[in-house]
Amino acid sequence: MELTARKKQILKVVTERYIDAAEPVGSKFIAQAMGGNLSSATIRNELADLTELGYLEQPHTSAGRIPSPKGYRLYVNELMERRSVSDQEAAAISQALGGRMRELDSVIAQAGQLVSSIVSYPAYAAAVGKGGVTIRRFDLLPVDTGSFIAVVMTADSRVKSRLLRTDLPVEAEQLSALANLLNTHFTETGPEGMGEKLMALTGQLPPELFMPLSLAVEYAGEVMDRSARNQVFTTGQTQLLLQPEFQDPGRANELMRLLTDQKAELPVLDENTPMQILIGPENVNEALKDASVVVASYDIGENMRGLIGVVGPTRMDYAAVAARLSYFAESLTKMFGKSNQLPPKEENKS
Amino acid sequence: MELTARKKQILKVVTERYIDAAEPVGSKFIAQAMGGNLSSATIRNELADLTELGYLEQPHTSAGRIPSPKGYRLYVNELMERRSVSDQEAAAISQALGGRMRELDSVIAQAGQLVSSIVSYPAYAAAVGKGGVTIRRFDLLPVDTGSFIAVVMTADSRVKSRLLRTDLPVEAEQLSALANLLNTHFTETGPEGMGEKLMALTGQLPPELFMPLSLAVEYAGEVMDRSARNQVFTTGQTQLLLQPEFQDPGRANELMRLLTDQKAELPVLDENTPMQILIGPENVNEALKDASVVVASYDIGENMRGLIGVVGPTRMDYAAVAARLSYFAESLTKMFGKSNQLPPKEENKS
DNA sequence: TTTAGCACTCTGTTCCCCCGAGTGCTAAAG
DNA sequence: CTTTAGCACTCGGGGGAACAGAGTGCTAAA
Repeated sequence: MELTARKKQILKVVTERYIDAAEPVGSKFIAQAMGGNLSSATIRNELADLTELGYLEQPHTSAGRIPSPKGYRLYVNELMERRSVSDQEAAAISQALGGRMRELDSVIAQAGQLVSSIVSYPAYAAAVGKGGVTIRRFDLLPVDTGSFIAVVMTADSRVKSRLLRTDLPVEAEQLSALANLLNTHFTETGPEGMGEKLMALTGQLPPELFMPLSLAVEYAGEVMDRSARNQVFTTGQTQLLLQPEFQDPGRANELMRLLTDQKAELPVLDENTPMQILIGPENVNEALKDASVVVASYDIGENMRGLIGVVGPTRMDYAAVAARLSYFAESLTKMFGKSNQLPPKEENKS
Repeated sequence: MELTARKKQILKVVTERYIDAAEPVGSKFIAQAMGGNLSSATIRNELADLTELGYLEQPHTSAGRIPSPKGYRLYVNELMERRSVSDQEAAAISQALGGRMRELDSVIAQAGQLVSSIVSYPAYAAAVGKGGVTIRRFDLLPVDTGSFIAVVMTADSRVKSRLLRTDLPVEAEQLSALANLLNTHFTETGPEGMGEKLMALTGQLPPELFMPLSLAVEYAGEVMDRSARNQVFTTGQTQLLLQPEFQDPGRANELMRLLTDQKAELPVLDENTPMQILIGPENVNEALKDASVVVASYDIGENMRGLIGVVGPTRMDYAAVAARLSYFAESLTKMFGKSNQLPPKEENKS
């Protein structure tokens, strides 16, 4: 059986109507929507074919049709009109991005919030490094005799710091010596390398120096670890509860759990793919089996990518979401490309 | 009409049974629970009185009784047996707190998570300063000619840092001079004071120094601002959806919104109150009018308090939650009291 | 003051019926 | 071969009616 142009046209009507009204679509409506040149009986024949081909489903014998995941897939791949964002939307997005956003983590989190508010579905955002992160530079600042501040800068130019406490007093000069040591031996290497180096130094240093050193190294490890398993921010979870398909608390709960407790399980985009749409069972994660995800990526500097995704019912408005999301991702890429360019890698100065 | 001991006893039975079973309690059950010495008819008379007095409510004419907010209040104030945590629970809490928790913000967030998992309700956590926060110390670390790292330490010993970029190149010596300037003129003052100082310096400094200075000051202002309007962490929101009273998506949604988007609206504890229970309409916030909140505070160093609260249905198990929460708060106070003591205030060294 | 007895009220459930929407099929028309 | 009109059929949802069960309130007696 062939998938004629007319069948596709019908599939398109069904899908869009269903996205809009959230209830099964009948032959009569379709006939009308297609110009009234065909009778509903003809449509019914076509519908039967489309159902047999697996593009449509029937909730029960005598209801209208709704798209199956396969149907949505075809819709998304071929039928959907690639919409572009309206001028107002574009303006709104640009304006929102125009605000001062400096800190990388907060840029990411805010991007998620923005997207969620724009598309009215929950959104998630993360940054993924293209490789493991290393520390580019250490600084140790004396506070008082029992404590000092460790400042580490990662290869991707995030800066993190923490107040560390030692049992034994340490002099300011000793700290700067330690910082030197750290910068010469503990940069540009992963956590394992650091561990080895630290081992090698055990016993070679007096204990009042070894302790702050190991504290600093431990902290560095934590920082690397935290940015390696990419932190995911989610927002707008409540939007889900407003969707008719998630009125059933059981179903809603599962997804809510994913969005709050198991953020790390949310789908990540393959490298080099600008945007991906995952429909229902195409999702690996069990909780997403009857939801859909649209996820896009943007570039942050040279070797990092930002990830931004939207979670909604399979019935979500793919055209609108995809358009907004990709516009958004492009804007972010542009933004990182110029004004907020990350500084080039450079030699360490102690 | 008097509130006899027997009436109170009945109120207690009703409340506890309702907390447990989530359905109206009938006279027969009560008669039995009270030893079987009284007939259900007698109980019914008492119930009628209690209802008239406003301690009980009837969902409909021929259902059992449930406690009114007033009834809960009496229960909490007088009837509830102050439970203490079991040894296992105490051990579990201690163990969880024993883990490495260093960074103040993450201690707070983790405390929230822990409480939520212990009581099976959503929880929130925050730290409130007893006054405005000031900056205790600045450090400026050179990165390359176009950028430097600003590290600020607040009076309450939180350390924050950020990479800042300048248009004009700045030398390392200039940076340390600037740091000196900052440490002498911009510490121990609020954002307004800083603004004035900065104004006063406008024009007195060459532009290549003024820009980094104002960037650092701006950043400091941001840090102060962020810790002033106390950040609230919430966790366990999904637990709500499991409660029978929040099966109605409308009601659930309102609360979810509060817990995710309007965290700042969550009730704060009066100073010097160790713990407070807010029942239903006692809450100011509209969304909490038929929910209850138990909130406790603990000490963090000299002039900060931590806040930790639990949100649940009015039917929540006050005895259990209160016991665990207060044990938890005490443990935290102890923890901050000894091992993790904040360093004393001290002179700035540049 | 307590209790037994009883009529009453209200909810939730089940069953039934019917309506309407929509289908699938057949047979005729184009 | 395609389209269409016609028609019987299916199924879910809505609207009672009937009913069981839980629980009450009241009365009158112990």
